[in-house]
Amino acid sequence: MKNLTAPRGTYDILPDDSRRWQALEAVIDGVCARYCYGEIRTPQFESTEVFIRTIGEGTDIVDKEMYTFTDRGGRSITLRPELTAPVVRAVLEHSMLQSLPLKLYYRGPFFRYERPQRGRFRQAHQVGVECFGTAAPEADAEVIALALDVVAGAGIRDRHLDLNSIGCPACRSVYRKALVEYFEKNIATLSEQSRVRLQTNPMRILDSKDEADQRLIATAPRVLDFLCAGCTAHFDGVKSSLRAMSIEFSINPNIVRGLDYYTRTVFEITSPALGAQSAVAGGGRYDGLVESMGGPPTPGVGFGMGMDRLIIAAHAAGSSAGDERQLDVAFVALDAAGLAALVPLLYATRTAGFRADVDYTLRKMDKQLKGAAARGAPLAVIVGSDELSAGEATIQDLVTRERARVAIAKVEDEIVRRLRHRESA
RNA sequence: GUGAGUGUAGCUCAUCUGGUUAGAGCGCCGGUCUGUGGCACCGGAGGUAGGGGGUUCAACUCCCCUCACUCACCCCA
Repeated sequence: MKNLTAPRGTYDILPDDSRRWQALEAVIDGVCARYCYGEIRTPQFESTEVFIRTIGEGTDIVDKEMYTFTDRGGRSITLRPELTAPVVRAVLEHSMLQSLPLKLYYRGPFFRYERPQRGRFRQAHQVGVECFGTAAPEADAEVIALALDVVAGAGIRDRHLDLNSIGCPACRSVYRKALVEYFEKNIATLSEQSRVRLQTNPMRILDSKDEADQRLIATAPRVLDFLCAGCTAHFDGVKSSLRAMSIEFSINPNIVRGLDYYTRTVFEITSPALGAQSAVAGGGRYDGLVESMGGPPTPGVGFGMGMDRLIIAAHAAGSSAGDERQLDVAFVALDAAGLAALVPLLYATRTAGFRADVDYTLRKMDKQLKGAAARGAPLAVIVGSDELSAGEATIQDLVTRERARVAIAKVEDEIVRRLRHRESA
């Protein structure tokens, strides 16, 4: 029998790494709490319909990247390939649009059948926020500020914010027509791939990496020149809000979101630490989404951020998040009787809120002390036959190496006293 | 999905153009030190060389298939 391995594009997060994840999760929860976004958790699979209706047929996600299967009841089920659509589904299902604005955040895994590479997995993790019920440009800016706070909190300093507006359906259709006209006139120099895009989704030609395409794009019509008065005012509002918070950004008329439901503001946060998959977060406004899912016309802004990419970029930046000491007190037993005597002390220390452990293998004391020091424990409590016969334990300060004998009954108090003293120091 | 590269111990890597029992450092375990740590020295465990097939007297080394990872494209978080 072959060895079993994690499926392609998935990976295990082992304790050393999960500490980093826990630290990141704490940052996310903290930032979202400060911006007053409430957490929503939705199932990891949904009716396939949820994604087809919102993400749109003709997008890569729907056409070839979804994990879809028929369950035993004959229903078509899909492992969620992104989280915005499920959140909207839940919002409508529970009539959450009664009091607006509605500010939600989520984090968790999503699934796409893609060819894996650095920063791209078949099961990945995303954190995102959605703010429903306001078209105010200040809300767009709030969402962007929140995203940047999470990125900063993760320990990533080297990042860029690219901003654009792709207008509303009205002005975008005028623009799209001009763009198609322009590319058709130059179709001879267009790359093969972009000719296909011209048919399916012409705006995506704008982020083509082909050199010839790039030259063509440089002189192509720009969305920003086609925005209607309302969209222009909104975009100005977003920019001035960002400036009011001293948030630096660059206008990039070529960023286009992949999903159908975006309107007006679109943005991207990138980190050079990620190679080709440089986008850490992407988002924007989607004023037509809720309606497209059968809800009342409701504006919304939000973003999705790749937690896996955040972890990679933070690691590359040398962030030490999650590397804190893992042990407060190491209990050291030298024989079976000592081990038995330590049980109540171990339990009491843990109950008092400290991290405490004992080495059940009863290795030689020097090995146990070495292990304790390696785990960062400042204190050790040692019980062997000497101590036991005297009804005492040895408490050793692993930093100063100072030792003291204490009556077993007083060990707990002594430990707590010393650790509290360290904490306040 | 397309193109290219890589795959030897838990980790990082050696093994020259195919040639005896595949090595090192780190880590792990033990000992020097029947009970005091981050050092030093000594010893040990751990490999069907990703997996399968083929060529050959002989394969870690060459060929094919397969799996996985990496890089780029595509796409996106």
